[in-house]
Amino acid sequence: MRAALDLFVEQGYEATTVNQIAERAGGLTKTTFFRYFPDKREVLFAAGQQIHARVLADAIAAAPDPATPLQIVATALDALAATFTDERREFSARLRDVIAGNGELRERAALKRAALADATAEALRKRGVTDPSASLAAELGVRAFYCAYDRWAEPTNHQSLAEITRRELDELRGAIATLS
Amino acid sequence: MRAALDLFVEQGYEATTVNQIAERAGGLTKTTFFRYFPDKREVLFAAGQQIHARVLADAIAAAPDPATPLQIVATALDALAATFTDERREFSARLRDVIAGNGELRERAALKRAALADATAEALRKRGVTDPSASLAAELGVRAFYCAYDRWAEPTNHQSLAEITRRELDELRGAIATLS
DNA sequence: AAAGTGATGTGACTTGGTAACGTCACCACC
DNA sequence: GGTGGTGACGTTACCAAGTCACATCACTTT
Repeated sequence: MRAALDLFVEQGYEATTVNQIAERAGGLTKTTFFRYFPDKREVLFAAGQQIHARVLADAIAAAPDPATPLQIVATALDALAATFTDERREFSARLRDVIAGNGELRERAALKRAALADATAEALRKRGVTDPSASLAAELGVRAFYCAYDRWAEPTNHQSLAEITRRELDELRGAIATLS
Repeated sequence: MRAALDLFVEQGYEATTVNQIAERAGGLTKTTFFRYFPDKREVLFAAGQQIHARVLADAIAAAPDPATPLQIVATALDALAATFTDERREFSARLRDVIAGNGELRERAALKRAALADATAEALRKRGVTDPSASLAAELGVRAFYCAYDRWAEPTNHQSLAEITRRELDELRGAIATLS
């Protein structure tokens, strides 16, 4: 994944061939690449996304018992944000820029985001939150996290991802009241 | 698009080649197909999605003036749902099944859904709704519409899409109160 | 020593997708 | 009634993503 990201930054995503990625990742070949990643886009997502879903699901399962859906989601987001240490900031920024610069990658990102929201909603349902509320709370949480992630990756920003996420979720909570 | 959908139903999406689609659509060739659609997936989406965004945006711009964001979204969804006449039901069901049966197509659908929500939020912003609320109201509306669309496509269902959408949006509105 | 196992390479193949160039019909205008 | 433009389409060739069958090589197990 590091080899791929480096090449994408240097030459762009489309201009980089799978053979080049495999070659830079220790003199390997296309075939080996596809043994580890189902397609070219996935090399940028495989590292994180299933793990993120597990972190959220575990935290939701372990959240204290008498809590509103948004409180559960807030503690889960805390756990997820804590896995993004400050050393990963610059890496995350490059990843975000590469994804933003290519349609195929944005498409994959949209799918991953939806999958993360689905997994979160499922974890909430397992805790007894009924379905319109579960999906909604999950969607709000994932939205807050992605907004926070974008701002965290900005080099001018020097707060922790957990802080930004909490603030973002609070802002969404406030916006809910203005809707109807 | 009709030729493509028929073939996808008959043989599956992956087993159908672009040349076959072009051939069935009046003895054409691959080249001509790609003059009309940027890629193979898009043949199932190009017909609707930009039009839906325009319908929503126009309806939002024309909504009565003193209204809450969710009221504006509700009238826009009415306008959108009205474009789905009952004759399109069976067609929509087949389309939905084909999309649900293939990963690439689900991915594209996720992108289209996000794009529709973005366009809706943008239209709300043009009406002066500020940003966390605009994105949120748009997301809620699009979610309600997609849920309604799925239920409307079921052959056992005999209500209009507009009715189902209104009910779905009301349900979401109610779920909001249970979140925090 | 034989047999199995896992990671990798090789070569051939299909198909999505792009580009350059050619053809044909139609339409307008002198 | 030529002349030239325009738009839709085909042909050919090409590249890269992705798949598959088969081979290799190291390392381990028995």
